[in-house]
This record gives sequence, structure tokens and C-alpha cells, in this order.
Amino acid sequence: MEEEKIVYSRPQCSNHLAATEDALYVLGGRWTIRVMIAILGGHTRFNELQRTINGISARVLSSELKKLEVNHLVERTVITDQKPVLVEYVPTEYSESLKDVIAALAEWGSRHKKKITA
Amino acid sequence: MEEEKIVYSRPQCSNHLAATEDALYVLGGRWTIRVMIAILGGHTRFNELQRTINGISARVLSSELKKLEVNHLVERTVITDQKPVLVEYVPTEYSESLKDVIAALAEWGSRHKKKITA
DNA sequence: TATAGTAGTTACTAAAAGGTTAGTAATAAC
DNA sequence: GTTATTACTAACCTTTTAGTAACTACTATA
Repeated sequence: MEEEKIVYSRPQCSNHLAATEDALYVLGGRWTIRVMIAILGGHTRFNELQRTINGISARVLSSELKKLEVNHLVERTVITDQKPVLVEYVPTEYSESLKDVIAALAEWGSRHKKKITA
Repeated sequence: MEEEKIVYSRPQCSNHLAATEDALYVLGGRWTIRVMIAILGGHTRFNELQRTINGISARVLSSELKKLEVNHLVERTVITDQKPVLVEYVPTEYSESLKDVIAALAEWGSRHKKKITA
């Protein structure tokens, strides 16, 4: 007799497969989560974000920000009374729902790094 | 005066950026998390996994399983006393550390779907 | 003998993602 | 006048990722 390691029941498994698909449709990709972390960290301006997120290009940052705006995770505001015209990217209230996802991912990443370097 | 929405302090932001980078190096990509959900759901065989994970090709599944094996998240076992020879992919103990990541992602995905369909 | 299921691999192709370079327009500083 | 900064965008090219189809090799079933 063998001990089976079943962590998810069949319906749980299907549910999780479907739900993570929905999540990854928005959050998947190399940069999306990182852009959100930077924005939640109070970095509001385009060039500031590019400097914060190591290695991202302007083209990719621009398209990520548009995607996040469409998904109601960031709000773009143009400040016209300033010269030169400034643009601010601020997190929406909804974006705070990402805190758990980011926390879980960051903790796993940190633990995994410790494991592989040990 | 404006209310600033700063969810992460500067050091927290940098930490999270670095840690999620480490996590996504392993877990990033379209299929990795989904393969792990299927394996944690007790699906052990190659063709069974391919049938469970909607849309994955044999080529991609094969390379995902190799990557997961290298990262100690699944264990591959060949059962030679059966004919035809069977191969089993089972989750390692370490792979259970992914439960929090998967739970957070699945819950966010499920909520997000409700939000956008409403 | 033919078909189907086991677990993949190989070669080729298509699509998606991302990087590089250059350029815009406005303004301010030197 | 030249350079720098702000916030991008367009064109182009490369890299990465993924899909398709065919094929291996063994066994079981009809």
C-alpha cells in the first residue's frame, strides 16, 4: 500500500486551475507584479518606475501601465498645472487586493532562495 | 494636501521586488503553477496531467516537469515491474510550501472574475 | 493485423514578448 | 544655443515561448 499525497480534492483542483488561469491572465507575465509592487511602494512617475524596476524598458513599462489601467489596478492622472506636464500613476483601492498575492509570492521567493543557496 | 497611498515602505518595496523576482524565476510562465496544482491534486501520470491541464502540449508538459524536478517540486518515479512501464510524478514535501501562493492566486483570480463579470 | 494506450522526443513553425534605437514636444537650466 | 528632463511612441529586430505533427518503443485488445 502506498501513501497518496493528495493536497487538493478533484473539485478543488479544477477550481484552482480555473481561478489561477483568471488571475494569471491579468497578473501573468514577467513584469506585471513588479510594476504593481513599485506602484504600491509609492513610486508614481514614469521614469521613477523605470528606475525602480530593474531592467524594464520604456516600451514594456508603457504597455504594462496601460494594461493595469484597463484592469482598474492603477489610475493615471495628468497634472496640467505643472510645467512640464506631469503624469502620476497611483494604486487604486482595488489594487490593495493584491497584497496577499504579493506577500505569498515574495515569501516563497525569499525562502526558495535561502533553500537553493544553502 | 494630498493623501499618499503608500502600501510598502522603500525597503519593503525593494525586498518584495527582489523576492518576487526569485519566485517568478521558478514559478513564472504560463504553465508552471497549473502543472503544480494538477500534481498536488493527485494527478500522477503524464497523459493524465495532459488531460487535466487544459490546452497544454506534450512538449511543454515534458519540459515543465523537468524544470519542476530540478527545482525539487516534483519527484519522477519509474515503475518497472508494471507492463507497460509506468511513470509517476508525485509532489515533494517541499512543494507543499506552494500552497499559500496557489491559494492567494486562486482567491484573487476568483474575486477578480466576479468583479469583471458584475 | 490494426488500433489504442503507455510516455515521451524531435523537428519545424508560429506567435508572443521583449529589447534597442531613435524621435517627439514642451520646458527649464546652464 | 546646447543639454537635460518629462513622458512617452514607432519601427525594427531578436529572443523566448509555445503549438503541431510525426515518430519511437513497448504492450494490450479486438
